Amino acid sequence: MSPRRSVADTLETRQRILDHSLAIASAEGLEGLTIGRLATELGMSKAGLLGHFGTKETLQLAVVDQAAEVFQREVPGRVKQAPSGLPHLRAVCEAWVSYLEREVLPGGCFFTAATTEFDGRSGRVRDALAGMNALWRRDLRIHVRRAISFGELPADTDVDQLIYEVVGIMLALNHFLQLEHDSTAPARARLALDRLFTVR
Amino acid sequence: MSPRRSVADTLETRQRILDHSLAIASAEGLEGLTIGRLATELGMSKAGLLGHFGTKETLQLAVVDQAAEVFQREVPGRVKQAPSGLPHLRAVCEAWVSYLEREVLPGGCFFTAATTEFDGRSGRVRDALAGMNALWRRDLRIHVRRAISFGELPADTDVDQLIYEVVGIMLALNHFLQLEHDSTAPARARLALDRLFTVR
DNA sequence: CCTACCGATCGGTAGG
DNA sequence: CCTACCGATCGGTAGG
Repeated sequence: MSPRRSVADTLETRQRILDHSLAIASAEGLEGLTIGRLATELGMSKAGLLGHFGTKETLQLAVVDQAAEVFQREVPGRVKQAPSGLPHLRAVCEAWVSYLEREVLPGGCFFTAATTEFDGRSGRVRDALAGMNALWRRDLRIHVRRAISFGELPADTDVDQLIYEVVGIMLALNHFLQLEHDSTAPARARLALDRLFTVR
Repeated sequence: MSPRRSVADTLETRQRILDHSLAIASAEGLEGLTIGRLATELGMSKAGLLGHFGTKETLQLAVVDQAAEVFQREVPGRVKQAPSGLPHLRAVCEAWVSYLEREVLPGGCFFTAATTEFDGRSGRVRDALAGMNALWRRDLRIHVRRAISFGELPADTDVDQLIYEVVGIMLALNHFLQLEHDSTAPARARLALDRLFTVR
């Protein structure tokens, strides 16, 4: 009956909704996430569920944030101890490959799926997704620039070109894992990254 | 009143439906393609429209075929005259980049969008999409093998690795064009392909 | 190809 | 958090 318990319960319910939403959205898309289905699978009413978010769009935005938190924890969060420069860049990419290889989320990378789903639309969800993508590219760019300034990558390295190619390798990894269930894909991703970081 | 005219009209109507379906599906996904919306935009009834296909799944399968025809015409169909081996491989990839650059379909590559949308599901649509992807990779593989046998690529070239990287470059091109409207992306794709086909 | 209709489900609200 | 409900839309069918 204490207010503290109620608040904790509310937050816990909200988290339960978000966790399940993220699982559904990763596998079937952010639009395939319907209030009715979500409520049934969580054993609650649509009204009770919507009370936490107001509208479906607000729920979708919260799911985007939740996905970002998971990615942050599983990829950059795992390599904080890696030495600055090229080792850190390599470690981040390896954590990214491992994240996709371990299939942390059903249906692979939530952001790949959601970005492809929303890139032709407009609105707050699309903008939030574009923002997250920009944020991680910015992170990558920082590591690349440090590697250059440490002399670990050539001084004339085209930073954005390198990032373009890293993104391609990750998109291909997701593609071959999800569509082809190709278990050799992680090794191909690692080989391609290695070529990118050493041959240059 | 002649039966010939009726058959021609029927086929023309069917083609009109498919063309518009492909445009919608490219921009908003194969599931976002709804019978009601399609009928309204084409100025016909849902029943009249469904009469051509029977079910939505059959329509979706026909749209996949239509997309394959467009791709076939716009990419491999444009480079039939290119000399066998590495020149042909390069020409196919250039036609592919150009196809995405010219935005032949609204919303970019239909197959990238549809594949990402359906890769977590099961059924005939998913299977058809996987089949098309496999078919084009097979085509690419043939050109790579020829280039190797002609001595235009190193004898120890890892064919599937090369194709993995080409797919990544194309997926990244679609990503940067659609999400970021990044007009430098085609040049990045060409540079990456060039490195792939010469440095090795 | 049409009108007229079906049950199911959508996102969301009123009121408690 | 619930029940009970709203109008709109979904894929699809009957009958012509």
